[in-house]
Amino acid sequence: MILKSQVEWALHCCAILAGLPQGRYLSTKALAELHGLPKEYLSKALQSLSQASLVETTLGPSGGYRLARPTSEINFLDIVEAVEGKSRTFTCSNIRANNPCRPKDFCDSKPCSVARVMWQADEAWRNTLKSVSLADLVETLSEDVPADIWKNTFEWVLQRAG
Amino acid sequence: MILKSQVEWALHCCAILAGLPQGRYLSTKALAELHGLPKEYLSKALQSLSQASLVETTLGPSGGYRLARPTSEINFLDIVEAVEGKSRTFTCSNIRANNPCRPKDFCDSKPCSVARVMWQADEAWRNTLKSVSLADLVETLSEDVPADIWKNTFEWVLQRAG
DNA sequence: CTTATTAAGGACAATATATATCCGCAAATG
DNA sequence: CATTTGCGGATATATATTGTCCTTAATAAG
Ligand code: FES
Ligand code: FES
Repeated sequence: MILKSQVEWALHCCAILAGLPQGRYLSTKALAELHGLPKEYLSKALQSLSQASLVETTLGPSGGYRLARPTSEINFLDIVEAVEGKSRTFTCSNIRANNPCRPKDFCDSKPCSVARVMWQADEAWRNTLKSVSLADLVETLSEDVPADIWKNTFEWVLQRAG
Repeated sequence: MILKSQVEWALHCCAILAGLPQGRYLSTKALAELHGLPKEYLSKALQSLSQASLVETTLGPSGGYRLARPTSEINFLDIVEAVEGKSRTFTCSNIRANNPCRPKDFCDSKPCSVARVMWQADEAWRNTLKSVSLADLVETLSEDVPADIWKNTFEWVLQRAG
């Protein structure tokens, strides 16, 4: 089990969009070039963000993407779920029902104990992701990334932002 | 991203092995029949458990598997990792290094902030799985599964246990 | 108005992973 | 010896991921 590489892409793109001045857009082309990613395929990830209403788009030259909400109101889980889907990482195929000792018409009242534990772990994962907002990420990044690289990057971005 | 179905299989098989009397073995054939699973493929999952030293095996007629440790000393994470591997669910391909504004010889001192959050969530998932032992599972199961089915199942199992 | 640029999305191909089967080997049992 | 078992390798199939290509409609700039 492994998350799609698009998750890393989407999170980094959102981090860049989070640093964009109010009202400006950034295109797939710029985001792909900045991160060294295949433009067409990155586009699919951005479309997922769009469908999840995390970003807004506009067409034409100087078009592209911007965040649809303040950075404090978008969290990691929003982005991960937009790309990975919202289904749980553990799926129970109800193999307990194959037990030959069970009456054939027996109907379980609860989900299986095994599945409940797995889903509890899934919830812990989700809760952690939910607890970190894009605003938190930008703050951490601006501490971690050397000031000159950070500055140069956003100059580079602003030159290309519509 | 989705866990292999073998995870569900392995957990249920361990739950059965946990109910086995001291020193008895149960074969792949019996475990496959009990859960309605393809014997050959289930065998791969059990081999994973064996390689992780969670179970002991013996060959020949009346051979099969038994737990290698007391049920209180085997947890969900042990079993899940045996089947899924121990690598993290999020892999960072270091796309930040592709930023054209970075000096080419620049070397990051820390893992990326994005990855750190994802790994933190991964840890939360693992910690939850680690906190539930096979002993806990058996206790919950024996409460959830109707007493007669539970009893019949272990009669069925004991008839086949070597 | 015309042209260039953009997001959106459908079709498709390549690759990787998960699922499944089959076979031969060596150990254990009786 | 004959049978049963776990183990590992080889292989096949199905599904998911990754990636490309193309068309369409909207938008901005000249
Ligand atoms: S039957 Fe699916 S987890 Fe128990
Ligand atoms: S570079 Fe991999 S998560 Fe940031």
